[in-house]
Formats: sequence, structure tokens, C-alpha cells
Amino acid sequence: MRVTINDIAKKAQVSASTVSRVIADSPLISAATKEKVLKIMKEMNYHPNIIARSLVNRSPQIIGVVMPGMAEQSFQHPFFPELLAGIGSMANKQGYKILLANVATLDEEKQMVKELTFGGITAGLILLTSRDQNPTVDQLVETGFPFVVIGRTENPCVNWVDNDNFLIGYQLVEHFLEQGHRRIAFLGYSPGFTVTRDRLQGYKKALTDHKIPIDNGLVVESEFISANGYDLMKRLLALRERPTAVIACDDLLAFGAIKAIHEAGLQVPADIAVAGINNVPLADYYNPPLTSVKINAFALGTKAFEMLQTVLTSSVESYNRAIVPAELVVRSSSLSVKN
Amino acid sequence: MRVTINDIAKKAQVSASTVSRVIADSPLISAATKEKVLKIMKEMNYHPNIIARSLVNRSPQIIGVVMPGMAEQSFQHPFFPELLAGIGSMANKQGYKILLANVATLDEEKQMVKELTFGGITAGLILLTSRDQNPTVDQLVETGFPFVVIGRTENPCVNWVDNDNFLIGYQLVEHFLEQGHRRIAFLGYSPGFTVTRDRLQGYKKALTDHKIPIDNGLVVESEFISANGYDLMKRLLALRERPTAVIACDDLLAFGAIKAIHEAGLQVPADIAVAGINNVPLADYYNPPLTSVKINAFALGTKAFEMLQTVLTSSVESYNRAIVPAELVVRSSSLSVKN
DNA sequence: TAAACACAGGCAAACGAATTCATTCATCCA
DNA sequence: TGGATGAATGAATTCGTTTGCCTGTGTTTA
Repeated sequence: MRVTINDIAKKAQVSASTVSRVIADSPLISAATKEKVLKIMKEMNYHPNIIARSLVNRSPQIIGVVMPGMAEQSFQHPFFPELLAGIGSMANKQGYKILLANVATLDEEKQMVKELTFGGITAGLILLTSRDQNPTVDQLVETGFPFVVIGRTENPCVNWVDNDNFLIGYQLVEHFLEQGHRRIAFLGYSPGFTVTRDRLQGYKKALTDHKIPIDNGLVVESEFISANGYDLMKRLLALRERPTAVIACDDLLAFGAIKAIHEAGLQVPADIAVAGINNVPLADYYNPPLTSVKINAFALGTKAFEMLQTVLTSSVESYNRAIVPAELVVRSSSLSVKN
Repeated sequence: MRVTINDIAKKAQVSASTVSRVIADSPLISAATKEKVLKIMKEMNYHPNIIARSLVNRSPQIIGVVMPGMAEQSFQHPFFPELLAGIGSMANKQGYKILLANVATLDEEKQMVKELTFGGITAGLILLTSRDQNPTVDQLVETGFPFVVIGRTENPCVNWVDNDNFLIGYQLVEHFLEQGHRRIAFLGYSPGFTVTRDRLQGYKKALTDHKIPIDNGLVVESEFISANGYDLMKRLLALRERPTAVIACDDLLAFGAIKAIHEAGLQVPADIAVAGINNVPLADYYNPPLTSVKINAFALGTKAFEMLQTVLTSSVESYNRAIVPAELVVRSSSLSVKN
């Protein structure tokens, strides 16, 4: 049988309210009583029932994290665990627990979010999404339930935190320009995903800022992380005028691209320079080591939690956004030989 | 204001008990009433409060998943999300929610497990660990709280599910033997981790089964996933009599090893064949493509959930174990050229 | 010396649902 | 026709906490 607050009260010869106040460290209780009760709590190995507590406060110390399932390839992504760690570390500090809801389909997501919002089990939600349109987000906005999006959607009425995807695209272009490249390709633009779109926009802006005309033939669409960098690269290799540098929207794409380049008898970076994004652990081990951009997933997580917390505590309604910087990691795959 | 069972009752002009029974689809309620109540529930967008429900049933439909944090490198591992997806998919089906507790230190883990077991918030726990000794496990055994371990510990009083690490080691050796190798190294044995120990034992058993003497100089210790395969391999390369094949306990180690081999002016697999374990997405893209072993993390997750569920429902105490098979994925890094 | 005031703590009512026990009808059989 | 039976529902209690309000002591102040 589980030991309850009443057991403690009885043993300490006080009322349950007193015990409750001791737990809350209320100033209403004398030091002596506090000490006595605390001692007994320890002795009996008492831990307050979080469920009961949540019921009366009506604000469970639990936040839900909803992430797309295996279907969305992103789930495979190594930064997911890091993201979770970020959210979790913050949550732990603040005494929150996190409820992880990984959903496989959009319907499941909708259903899950409904349960979580109306079920009284979570105080707020963190939603992972990188799509333009997300019906779940719209649904949440309607109900007014507190939530934060990691990623970005087009619905303006949301709090979100995201990488600086625009800047990532911009910086990679500048990096290649510095290396003397003029024909820079963008591999893996996936319409419908804000991630890739923002990166593409950064790419385009950098080019126009440097007076380089945009060649749409150098922008190759794909399904984001799916492993077809190889095929996509072949399309670029077939062009009359090949690019001399390639920005891949994900390291995995980049690896596929490099494979294709090698197969065509060309060298990286001598003939075609390549850079990826996300800085997977293996980027460093690849041959050649892959230039990439390090996403700070941990920070993304902590930031999201903080934002959710302000949403929960503040009474004024406002839409916050936060942009977490990323860091260019230059390795030899993008360095011109002459440098 | 949240809509409660009483609101529904009032609107439907029945008692709360009736509504509750409608929710439970009790046979005590007439079809007419059921229909009426259900309609109103839908209209008012009512969802039962999971917290309140948990309080009265004393068995929350929530299971906790405790995973080591960033400190344990395993958290970086790509199979974590897959594992979570496995647990989650099963949990969703059974109407359970999962509470994710990612802890950074062992102390934090202990504290967290205490809160989760005594806090009444979870019905059971799934614990991820790959260490021999885990105080948290011992603690859980003592309290008698229902839990399942993914991985393996030396404490005999636990339910666990694990990969067939012994077989993995065994099969990799056999694979290399078939390719004509006799001097096979084992890279990344990490004492204290059952994972690597089981694999090493499989390795040794396979060798003795094939009458090949074990050379302990060919077994190199490490910190498991940490990225020092490069350094470890250098030790092997410095041997008077080099191995002709290397089994790395993780793909990342294997990549590091290959880098070292290349730097030494040797070829993979011509001079030294290499195989990894875990089959990370990039194994296929590496040059040469890396032979590896595909861990079925999803199955590991579903199995663990199922096991926990039987623990929760069955009254007899018994210690179950389940071993999930893995699959050898042969690629060119381990294939002798002559074949 | 009586009134005012802290201070420490107890009592009891929530919180939202499930469940046991009791109640109301209508029906049935003798 | 009256008591027994059973189906459908309601009232009240319970789960373990928190918290607003009240009470009983001292201690201070006029």
C-alpha cells in the first residue's frame, strides 16, 4: 500500500494540512514542526502523489511534446534526442515532467493533441513541425491551449522557436563565394517545408546581394531527408554547365551527392565543393570530411521550454518567436585547393 | 473553463454516474440514454480528465521511460528515436501515454525514479541501460515497482529485453571466417557494459568453435561510442602481426578505424576488412560501404512495452526475458576481393 | 486588565471521475 | 393482487492533495 499524506499526518500527530504546508515550505509552520514532519516523511519514504496534486491545482506539472513519427523522416534525425534532452533538462529544473507523444499519422496527431489538451493531463504542449501548413496547429490556436512550436508554420498566431535557417543558407553561399565559386547549387529544396524554404531564401538573398544571377536549374527539389542525394546530384551532373559547389539541405543528401560525384570520376572539393547541414557525427569521419552547419538542438529545446513557461505564466497574449543561431563548421569538402 | 462530466450530466439531465457509465460503455445503460449522452459529449467537446480518472483508479495509464542523458553517449544514438517510436506505437494502441524522463546523471536518475515510482504518476517503468551494475535497477527491485529493462544488467530479478548481442558477435566472426580471415580483431570492448561484453563473448565463442586461438592483443578496449575508433585502430596497426579483419562495436568506431587504415596507406577491405554494428544510415554511403548489423530498435521498444504490460496485469511474479534478433547487413567493407 | 493581534495549526470543501449501494419503476408469476 | 425480479439510474463515497477560513493560544498594547 502506498504511503499517503494522511499516514504522515497520523504518525506526526498533526493534520494533513500541516503536512501539505510543510511540503510547500509554508511560513505558517514552525521550524520545529517542519523538522519533525520532514523527518517522518523521509523515514516513511513518502513522495506526494503527483496525480492528486495535479487534480486540485488544475495545472499538472506536465508538458506534452508531440513529435511526428517514423513517417516523417525527421524522426530518424540525430538531433531529436538532443532536442528532447534540451527540453528535459529545463523541465527537470523546473519540476516539470514531459509526456512524449510520438504520432505516426496526421490523424493520430490530431486525436492525440485533443486528448492532451482536453484531458487535463498537460499544462502545455510543445509541437514539432516543419511544415507550412499544420491542421493541428490551427486546431490548437482555436482552442487557445498554451503551446509552442519548434520549427515554423505559416499560422501567425503561434509562439515558435526555430533555427536561423535563412542565415544558414546565406552563410553557406557566402562561404562558397569566398572560395571563389560562382555556380552554386542548392540540393534538397522541399516545398511545403519551411526549413528548406527558409534556407533557400537565404541562399537566394545572398546571391542577389552579391549580384549573382539566380539559376533555377541549380535548385533541385526533393523529399528532404530521404536518402536520394545520389539521384539528385546526378541531375546536376547532367547539366550542360555544372555547378562548382553544392549546398545540400542535409548531410545525408550531401553524402549521397558526394558518392555520385565520385562515381562520375570527379573530385570533392577539387571539381565540385560540397557542404551539408546538420553536422551529423559522421561528417567529421567522411572522406573528405564534410563541411556542415551545426544546429544547436539542445538550445532549441531549452528555448522552447522557456517560451512555453512564459506562455503559461503570463496573462497577456502575445506571440513570441525565438531564433537559435547555428554554427558553420568548415571542413575540407568545401575548401578550394588553392586556399 | 473546462467541461466536466457534471456539465455533461446536467445538459443530458442524467447523473454523473450515468455519464461515467456511458463512457465506459457499461451494459447497465439503455441504448437511448447512451446515444443521447454521447451526442452531448460530442457537442460539448468533452474529454474525460485523465488526471481525475487516474486518481480514482489508482492506476494511471501512463508509463515512464527513463533514459540516460547526454552523458551516456548512447543518447546520441540514432536508434533511440526508433526505440521511442516502438514503445509509443504500442502505448498508443493500448491507450497508454508515455512519460519521458531523460536524466543527465546517476543521481538524477535515482531521484527521478523515486518520484515516478512513489509519485503515483506512472503505472510502470521502462528503463534503458546497458551497464552491468545499475543502482537504480537494484532500487526498483527492492520497491517491487513494475518495470522492464531494455538492455541487460546483472541483477537477476528483472524483466528485460535485449538484442542478441552474443549472436551478433558470433555471426560477425563467422562472416569473416567465411571470407578467409583468421586474425580478427575486436574493437571497442568496454568493461562494465553488457552490450560489448556479450558481443565479445559471442566473438570468442565463435573463434573457439572454429578452433582458432584467441589472441587478447586483438581485443581493444574503449569507451564504447566515443569517437576514438581512429586511435584504437592505430594500436592495432602498430602490432607486429596485424589483424586482417576488424569488428567494431559501433559503426562510428568503424569509421574512425577505416580512417586510420587509410592513413596508414592500406585499403579496406583489401588489406584489412572492417565491419561495424548498428547500421547507421550512413553506413550505406560510406566509402567503402560499411558492413554492419541492423538492430531492430523498434521491435525492442514494442517488446518492452508488451512485457511491461504483462508484468502489470499478471499477478504471479516471474522474470521474463526477450531477445530481439538483429540482422547482418553485408556491404563491401568486409568482402574479400577474390569473392 | 481587557482588547487586539500574531502565530501555528486544524477543519472541511474542493478537484473530476469511478464505483458501491440504494432506489425507482415496470414487469412477471403465483 | 401482492410480492418478487430485474433493468436503469441516482446518491454518496472515495482517491490524495491543496487551501480558504476558522480557532486556540500566547503576547502585546492601550
